[in-house]
Amino acid sequence: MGKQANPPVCEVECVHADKVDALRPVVGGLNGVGETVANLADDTRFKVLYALSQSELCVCDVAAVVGATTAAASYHLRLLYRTGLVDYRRDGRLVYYRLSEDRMRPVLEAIKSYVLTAQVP
Amino acid sequence: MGKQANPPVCEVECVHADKVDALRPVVGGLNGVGETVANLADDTRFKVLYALSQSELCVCDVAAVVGATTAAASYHLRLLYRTGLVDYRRDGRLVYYRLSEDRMRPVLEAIKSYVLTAQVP
DNA sequence: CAAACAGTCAAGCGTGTGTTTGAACATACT
DNA sequence: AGTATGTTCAAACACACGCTTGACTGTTTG
Repeated sequence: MGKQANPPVCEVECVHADKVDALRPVVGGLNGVGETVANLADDTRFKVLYALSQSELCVCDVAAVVGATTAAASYHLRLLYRTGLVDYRRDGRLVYYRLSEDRMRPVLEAIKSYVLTAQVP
Repeated sequence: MGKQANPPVCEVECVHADKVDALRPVVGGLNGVGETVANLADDTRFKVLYALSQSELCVCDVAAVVGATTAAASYHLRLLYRTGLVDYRRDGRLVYYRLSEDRMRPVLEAIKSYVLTAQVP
């Protein structure tokens, strides 16, 4: 029960305790944010999701829009479906996917705006 | 000059040519979005960046806020610096980091809002 | 000068990920 | 029934990532 040899982090809170104390609860509420953002952290998958935010599309269309094979498109669509971001319906041979979480739209738009804003020196 | 055996994707455009043609240029403008979003696609790194969007902090503070070792915090800070999202200044023994791209703020806020909005059934 | 401290660097590890390929499944057409 | 088409699945590969560990820089203090 003595003192530990090497506390892994800076003693409890480090240099500016006030700032740290103020930020810790806010930042602590962000648990899981990485997993959420990871759903968008791939060129193909972001494009797929953005396309679906504009229009309902079948797998074949998605593949054509983002420039991927249907297998690759299907892979990403399944991933997005499992995380609840898209939903689908079957119509004959075709499977139509659509964005299922409207809450995601502002995020997609914010990221799109950021990317399209060229940082010309 | 004959027909190719296996066109990798659905013939040119697939089922709904109108939708595909409308979306392709828009989606095409999103090249590189995955790389951009990947900078935020990790719990620790997003928290670091968000914390810095609220306040200038030294590495030690960052580590304390996000609950990581200083080595891990330093690793993420260096990554963010290399992509131009943060900048730093040295003051004695301490190194202070800050958000360098204000354009990123709306993105951070949109993602934070998304994560904090619980989807209670 | 030497010890203490904030931060960084480099190597190594465990792990996860996007794509391809080829086969399987489901539905529609003849 | 049999073939064609749209979609999905599973295995395999190549690659990248986040963290730890321990040594190293640079700055301050005794």
